Amino acid sequence: MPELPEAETIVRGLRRAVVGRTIASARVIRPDVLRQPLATFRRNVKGRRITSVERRGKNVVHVLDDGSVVAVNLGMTGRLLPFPGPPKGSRRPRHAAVIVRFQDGSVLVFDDVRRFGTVEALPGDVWARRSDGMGPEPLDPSLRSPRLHASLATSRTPVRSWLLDQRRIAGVGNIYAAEALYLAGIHPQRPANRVTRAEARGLLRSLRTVLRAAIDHGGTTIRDYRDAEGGSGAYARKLYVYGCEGEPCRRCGTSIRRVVFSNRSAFYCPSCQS
DNA sequence: AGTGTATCCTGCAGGC
DNA sequence: TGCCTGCAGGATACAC
Repeated sequence: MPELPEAETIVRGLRRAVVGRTIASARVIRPDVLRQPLATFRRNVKGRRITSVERRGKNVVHVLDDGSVVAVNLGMTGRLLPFPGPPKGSRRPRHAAVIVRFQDGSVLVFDDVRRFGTVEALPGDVWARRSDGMGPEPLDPSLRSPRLHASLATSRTPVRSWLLDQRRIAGVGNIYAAEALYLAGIHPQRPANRVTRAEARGLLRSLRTVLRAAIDHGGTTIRDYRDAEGGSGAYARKLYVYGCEGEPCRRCGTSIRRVVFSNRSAFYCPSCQS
């Protein structure tokens, strides 16, 4: 999916398009993306005005005028595409799952080829509890490395798996986990509790460097990701290890390796990362 | 309790 | 051309 930088890019693009608009109706073409009954979703959104769009981890959160939210998790292939009017012909998204029509005639489409994404309309307090169950935001300055180190110390799971667990830290996915671990010199299969205090500091710094740079470039497009304007992210060219199996490490020239665990590929430099 | 695996779904690239 | 396999940015139910 869209990881944190892609979700952030989407949120920034969406704000211009949807904040201040009032929802006239919602058409649900693929009810399986809803994590709640269809009737509940429609009742919760109808007639509500969007007051802001925020990001929490990889989630895009539309805040409505009654304090409730529409939370969208983009899964692997989800997109949020605004249109000035009903999209016609070749502009029509091919895998529209939910179509929201606003009172001014503009439209927001949640499009998702694989339908791993989810959409739900929730009372504010329910969302707040959900958010409380997620780990800290890596870019939040109030997160300091001693806290990260203490949290890593509670688990023997491979540090790449640890980073992907949204309950431990929010917004990190497979690409940026690979990139940050490379910059920090930590092997993706190292048990989390064997990351030293100094390495935890480096890892947090690396995460922030990578995530900020990716946001600056509008995210990473491998194949599916598109921003709210339908554009692709330019960060793909900057990747050090993700998807780079067999290519020379930029630091030492050693061939980048791929290893599969937890059903996901991990990419690393065998000499720079231990 | 904590961890790894299988699964949801579709599309695409590469091998033969 | 076409069929087959493997792979994909995520999250979670389940078995150990």
